[in-house]
Amino acid sequence: MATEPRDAVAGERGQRGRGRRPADEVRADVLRTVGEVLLTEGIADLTFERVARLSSVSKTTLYKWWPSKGALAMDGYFHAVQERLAFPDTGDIRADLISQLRAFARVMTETPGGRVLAELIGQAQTDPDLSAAFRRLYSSGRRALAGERLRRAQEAGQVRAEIDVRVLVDQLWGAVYHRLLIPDEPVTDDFIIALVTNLLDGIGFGDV
Amino acid sequence: MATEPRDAVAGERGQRGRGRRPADEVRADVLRTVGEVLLTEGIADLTFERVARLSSVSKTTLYKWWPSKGALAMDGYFHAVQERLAFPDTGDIRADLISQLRAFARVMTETPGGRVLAELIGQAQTDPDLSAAFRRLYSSGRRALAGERLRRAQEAGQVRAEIDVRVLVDQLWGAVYHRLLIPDEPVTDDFIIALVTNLLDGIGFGDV
Amino acid sequence: MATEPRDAVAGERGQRGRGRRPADEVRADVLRTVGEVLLTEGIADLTFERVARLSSVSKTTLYKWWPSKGALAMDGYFHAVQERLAFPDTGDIRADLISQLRAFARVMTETPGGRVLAELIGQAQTDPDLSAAFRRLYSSGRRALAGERLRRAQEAGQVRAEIDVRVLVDQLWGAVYHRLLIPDEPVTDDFIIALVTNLLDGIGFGDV
Amino acid sequence: MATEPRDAVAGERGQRGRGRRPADEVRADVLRTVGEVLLTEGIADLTFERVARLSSVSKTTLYKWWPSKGALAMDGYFHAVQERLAFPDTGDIRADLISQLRAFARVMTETPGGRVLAELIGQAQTDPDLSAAFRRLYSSGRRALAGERLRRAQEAGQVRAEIDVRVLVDQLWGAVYHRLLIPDEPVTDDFIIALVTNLLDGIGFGDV
DNA sequence: GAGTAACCGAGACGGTACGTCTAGTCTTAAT
DNA sequence: ATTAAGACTAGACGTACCGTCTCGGTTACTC
Repeated sequence: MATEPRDAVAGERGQRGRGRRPADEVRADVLRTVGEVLLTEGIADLTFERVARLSSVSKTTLYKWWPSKGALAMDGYFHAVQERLAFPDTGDIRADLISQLRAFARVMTETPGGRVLAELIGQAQTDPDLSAAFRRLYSSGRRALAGERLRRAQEAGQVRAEIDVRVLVDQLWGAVYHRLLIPDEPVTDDFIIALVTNLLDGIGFGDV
Repeated sequence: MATEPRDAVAGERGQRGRGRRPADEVRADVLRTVGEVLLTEGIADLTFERVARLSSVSKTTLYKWWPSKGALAMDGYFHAVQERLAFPDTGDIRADLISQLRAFARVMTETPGGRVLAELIGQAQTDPDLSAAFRRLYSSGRRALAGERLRRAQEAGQVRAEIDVRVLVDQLWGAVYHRLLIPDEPVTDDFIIALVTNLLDGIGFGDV
Repeated sequence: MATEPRDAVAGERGQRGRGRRPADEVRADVLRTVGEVLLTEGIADLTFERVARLSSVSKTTLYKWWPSKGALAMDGYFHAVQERLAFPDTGDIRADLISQLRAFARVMTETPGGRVLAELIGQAQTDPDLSAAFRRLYSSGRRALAGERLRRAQEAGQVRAEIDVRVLVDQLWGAVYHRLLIPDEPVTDDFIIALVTNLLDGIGFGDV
Repeated sequence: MATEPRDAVAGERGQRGRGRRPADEVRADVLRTVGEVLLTEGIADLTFERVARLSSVSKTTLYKWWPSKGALAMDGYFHAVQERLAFPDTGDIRADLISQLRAFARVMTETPGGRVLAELIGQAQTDPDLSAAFRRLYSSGRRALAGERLRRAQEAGQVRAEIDVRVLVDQLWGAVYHRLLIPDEPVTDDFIIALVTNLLDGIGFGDV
């Protein structure tokens, strides 16, 4: 039985007419295009106009679903990367931190996604909507994951009880972000190891 | 015979005609305007067009002296704030670090200049020229200052010799930047103190 | 049990749901809206989108019944004005012409309907459908009415037999339209009287 | 000596760069394009967007010089047609009127310019700026010319002294416009002749 | 009276044009 | 001669409307 005769006739991406298309199809086209533009050219070249042209979706539709360029970028980015930086728990907090920070650093410095993430953070400085979306969809979740692992280390007696583990997140991952966003110094493996060692062992003499 | 009625009427800040103006005068007008726009509206509203209009300087001149929006913003920003975050050296590295970080945090969170600095870092993510200028004119200098103070602490026996002090900059100031640029958590005084304490004393038990 | 809260609350002009509505009701709603828009804002602000919104009728339905904006405007206009410019026949062709032209001029210059009629003629210059509809529903009928009255005058010996009365329509009402559509000169009462006098008596000396 | 090396290299209408072009050159390009669009497609298809595309002139420039579509159309039309409908004066007013009306009718019905003029009048019904421009640049001048010829006829004793010659313009040319704008009846040569005859000789019996 | 087909509302969709803004280049007029 | 003024192209912005089409519901017929 001839189901969907029109699409069969239309050929690949042929004239679908002007009427309504299923929302899911449109959404998929858009996110694919956004992801491609972000990874190959960066957020500066991401415009509603270009996305509309490349994805054959009208500007009206884009503006209806994504209120700002930031929203579009966020959605397209996370649709494209789906990165799953697992948080290991072998029981050894020192090893686990180094392992996770290494993986994070590698993603940020060796994949196009890393640059895009930096650009998203950059745009968020002048786009409150993007800033909120970034925290909601990404950073707060990752911060929570790290916090949980550190709290388990606290319970296991590897980190002192009075320590506020939230601060550690800033002194480990935050330090990496610092070198990524203001690249005066490179992100090396020695740097990663030093981050963990400095914090766990302290940099003073213990009796200062 | 009234041959030049316009100039007669123009008077103060009137039509200066099209001829050459002293470079210093032009430069001062521009930087003042840039500073005002940055502090009152942010970097997103800073455009060559607006600066030309507000400062009565032609776009030609702007493009001649400042190759990009980032360059213009950097120049205008440092002309406006002239911030001099002195680096104290009382001999007590713990007290000095807390004192300096507190001052830094206060400037960043309580003055309009703080927001502009964050926006500059943001724009630098998609503007290599701005990124380079920022490091050259600001961050590398400040990083060096911090490094020197820490190295003196090392020589004074307050920080262990094998520590790479450059990493400490990222774990202290970098951690603050992290909370400023990705504001999941606030920059409080407890946070500042914890940063220093965690690093100097370590978060483990010393024998782990 | 409140099974149909919506309809109960909805009351007058409330959400009627999506089902079928009687065609007459829909048609009446549309024509009322079109008339209002035409008389208060003019044909330039008459759009399918607006009519659909204001009359709570879907665009689908509008396009089904009225193929073009012109058709919609024509229908709505004649539904709104229902003007009946009677054509008097007192036996005195001079008086009857002046009387009818006066009434026509008054309607055209002193009522909002006059402006709308001019705008309809204007739009018809670039809309063949509207042009045809206008002639079919309005102008040809009025032209015929005027022609009949003039023919009766001819039979009564008040207008010479060899005269083509259709031309007179253009020299009387057409002259008024001329001043309405290209308003270099105003439509005054003297103008109306002169129109009739010039034609009936001639402007020459009879022996030229 | 190689003058204009760039244009020579650029080839025909090649990349001129983005900078300023001489205003006259731009203006000529625009008016030529507008004239072509008007004469081949009509005023409905005349858009700023299309003119910008076809003439390689930016929309910014178009909007700067021509505040509305009507202004653009008027300017382009009169630049294209340059029609010079001379007003003959042989001393015989009857012959001169027929001659001029014939020429006018021929232009209006047999050239594309005629349709464009009708469309301009049509658009003017909803565009006050266009309406004013049309009267200023076209209709008032032509009305004045006709009025002068008729006044000379009056002085020559061919038209009675008490006649307001301005009304005659509406009863002659206005009648033609009527048949053009509301085409219930065609504009034939018999029609033209009847217009003049009816007015000069009157349609009554002289003693009515 | 239940089932069904016709129909309507709501509104998403691809296009096109709108009028404005900025970037960056280039010409011209004034000093 | 040099520079300021600003006209120019290119193209993105966000909005409105067009005419088409999908979908979910309701009404009014049919059996």
